[in-house]
This record gives sequence, structure tokens and C-alpha cells, in this order.
Amino acid sequence: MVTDVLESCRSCVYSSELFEGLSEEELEFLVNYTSYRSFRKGEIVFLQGDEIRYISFLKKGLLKVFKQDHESRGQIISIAKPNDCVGLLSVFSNHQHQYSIAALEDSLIYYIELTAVHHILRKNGNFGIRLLGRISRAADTIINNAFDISRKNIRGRIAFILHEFSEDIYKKDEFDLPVSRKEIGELIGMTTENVIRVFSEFRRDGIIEIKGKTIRILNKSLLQTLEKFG
Amino acid sequence: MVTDVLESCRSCVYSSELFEGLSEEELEFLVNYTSYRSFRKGEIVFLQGDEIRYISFLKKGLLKVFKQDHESRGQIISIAKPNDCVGLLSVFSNHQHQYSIAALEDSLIYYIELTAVHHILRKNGNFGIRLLGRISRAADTIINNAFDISRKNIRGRIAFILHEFSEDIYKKDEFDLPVSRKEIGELIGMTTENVIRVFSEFRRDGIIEIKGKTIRILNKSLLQTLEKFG
DNA sequence: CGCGGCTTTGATGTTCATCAAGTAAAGTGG
DNA sequence: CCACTTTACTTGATGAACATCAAAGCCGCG
Repeated sequence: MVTDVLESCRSCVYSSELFEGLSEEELEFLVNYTSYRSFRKGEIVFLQGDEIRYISFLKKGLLKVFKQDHESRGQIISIAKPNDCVGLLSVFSNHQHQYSIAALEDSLIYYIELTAVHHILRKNGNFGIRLLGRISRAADTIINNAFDISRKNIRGRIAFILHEFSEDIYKKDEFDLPVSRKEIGELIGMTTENVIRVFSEFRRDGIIEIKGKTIRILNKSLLQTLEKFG
Repeated sequence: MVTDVLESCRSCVYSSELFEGLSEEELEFLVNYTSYRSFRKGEIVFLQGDEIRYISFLKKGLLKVFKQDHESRGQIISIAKPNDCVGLLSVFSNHQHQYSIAALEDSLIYYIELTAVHHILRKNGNFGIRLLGRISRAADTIINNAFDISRKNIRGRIAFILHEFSEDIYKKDEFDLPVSRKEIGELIGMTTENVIRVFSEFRRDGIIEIKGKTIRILNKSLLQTLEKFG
């Protein structure tokens, strides 16, 4: 049983470019401080304010990273894909998580204890450089997305998010939305009603086909135009 | 002359918590790869797309970090204050700057060659950890600001930005705006006209006093209320 | 001195949020 | 498994917030 975890974890660790350049002992060390857990769709992984004790890797599934502001509506910061380090942004600047994480699909997460990561960081500067790259890229992506979206109109935003699901996440023209209409609204800053309205509009215009959560993209080039100029 | 630079730089380097824990030799080494330059108000420090060769510290002055999208209006990502590392977010994830930087006031910037920073990073893991903290905090701030602003109305946004200038940047109730009305619009995502309209409204309501670029805050508590609920 | 950019105000129009109301789907407890 | 409740989805009508357009005064600069 234990060896299963370690072997699985080891292959996971090896597969990430983040850990290239670590010595055999260093990898062994990290593996000893690594655990894992699976989450059902809808489960909370951790909450804003929880103490940070691990670096978490999403191995399988899909997560949403979000902020819940007091009584106001929530906001989704980003969607994490397999091989993403979730919550990485706050790990080195805070003791508590700044965002909450929930599973959008059944997911598997590997945890490496933060103390162990720090230990390696102190010994292996190249690992720090890789981690710096990883964090910078994550931040860049979030910031660019946020600013890109903010200057699009609602049609452009829906086109953007359909593009993201189709090209980045599922890499297919037909896919099941892992989120509700409401969550799409929280992701791109518009109301649920308008998300639905634009979906319907796109359907009427023959741009997409909708069957509940299932979306099929029919006119990709028009969608791209809408994303660009919307 | 050279010693001037080194001494000045050294005091700068020492003063930053980022470099705590570096050995005497390491500091000496970094100082040898450090240079500096002053910029006049309005000057470009570097442009989106320029090769990244330095880590840049703002020692004195004020900078704007912005994106210029083809023909569309520009967007200001953030304003850098003294002791900020500018462009840090892109340093470890890209070879080119992702944003442009311009001086809003006469400014003084210290440059440490990136190769030298990498050299220290490889040798001193604790330095990497500090740098990770720094980058995380910078990203956190930008992301939080962006999301905070996005759910405020125009009055709340102006209240927010006045608060930022008064409390974070100048730490005074009266200050000279270092930016045009247009730039304020680019910073908080609204049109120049509406920036002006809200300014005038705040003036009429006795919340602020305006003399050209000079702003004096008269009713701080009302401004806070507007920021919170706007 | 005149030109271009910045500032200001007003009038107009569009976009989007809100409100309302109804249908469908998905949990929940007996 | 079925009635019941809740949550998600959908459409339409209305209004508020904000962008856009227009016009004029102001300021700095070559």
C-alpha cells in the first residue's frame, strides 16, 4: 500500500519539470513527505484562511480557485488543471491560504509538506529558480486573463471562456461544462442571467450547440472573432 | 565616483529585507554587478518585449507598470513605490518583459544583473525563499486589487484610488496626483470623462478639494464608506 | 502665437444588472 | 420510489450605470 503511494508519487514527481535536477536523495526525501488524497466533485479542498502546510499538486481532475467575499457573490480566480500547483501563489507570502479551492470534477491531489520543500529549497538553489519560474508563470497567467477579460463585452467574455474550456482544458470541440452558469458568471464577471442569454444567442446564431451541460462548438472562427473584437 | 555608487547601493541593498542573510562576500558580489540610473518624469524605463537582463529596484520616485494593447487604450497594472522590485513577476518566467514601465516622477533605479542574481540563488537557498515571498506578495497584491476594483462602481473606484494615493503612496491628506485623469481611468477601468465627473461630484459634496493636480481629502470617513459600499 | 493634448460639462445611447416569473433538474426524507 | 424542496436554468421587461459623442476652455510647449 505504502509503496503504491510512493511509486505513484514518484512517477508524478519525476514527470514534472519542476523537479528536474533534484538528486536521487532529494527526490527520495520529498517522496517521504508526500501524501495524497482524492476529492469528489464539489468537495472543498481547503478554505481561505486555512493554515498552509503543504504544496499541493493537482494530479487528476479539475479545481476552482475562488474568493468568497462576506455576503457578496463569490469570484472565481482561476481553474486549475492537472499538473498545476494549486495555491502556490500564497505559499511563500502567507501563512494562510488567500483563496479557497473546490473540486469541479473528481480529483486527485498530492501534498508535499512545506517544511520538506523549504528544506530542499535551502539546499538546492536550482530548485528555487524553477519554483520561481512556476510561480511567476501562474501569476502572469492570472493577471493577463483578468485584464484581458475586463476589457471585453459579455459576448467576448463568453467566447473567451468557451475557447479556454475547448482548447486549454478539454482539447475538444465537444465537452461537458464542469461549472454551472452561475459559476461561469463568477469567472468572467457577469450575471448568471446574461451568461444564459449569450449562450442562447450563440445557439440561435449556430455558433454552439447546447444540451444541458454539454457544449459543442460549431463555428470556431466566428467564436474567435467574437473573442477578439468583443 | 565608483565608490559612491557602491556605497549608496550597498546601503540600499542592506536596507532591504530581501538581502538579509546574505554573507559579506555574497553582498560584495552583488554590489559588483549593480548599476543605477535616474529617469525623468515621463521617461520610459523599459518596454513590453524588451529583453530582461536585470532585476530592477525602485530606490526613489514612482513608476507605472502598464500594458499597451495594439491600438486599444492602455491599461495600468500597478504603481510601483520606492523599495519595490519592478518587473519582478516576469523575471523568472520570461525572457522578455511582459509589461512596460514609465516614470511618473523623477526616479532612481538600481539594476542588479540577472546572471549575478542567478549565481547567488544557486548558492544560497534562503535568498530564493525570500525572493519567492517577495514575488508572491507582489502577485497577491495585484490580483487582489484587480478583483476588488472590478466589483466596485465608479465612485467606489475613485474612492479606492484616492485612498491608495493618500494612505499608501504619499501618506498625506494633500498630495499632487502624479497621473493624468486619463491614466486614472486606465488604472481603475473607467473612462476619462467619468473620472472627471466623479472628481467634480466629490468636490461638490465636500469630500475633496481639487486644484488642478493637487488633491486634498476633506472627508476621509465618507470616502471610506464609498470605497467599502461603492 | 497657435497647435495638440488635457480637462471639463452636457446630451445621448448602449450595455448590462436587476427584478419577476416560470420551467426543468436534482437532491431529500418519508 | 414518490412527493417535496431546493437549486439550476431560462426568458422577458425595466431601469440604472456607464460609455460615447460633442463642444468648449485651458495649459504647456515649440
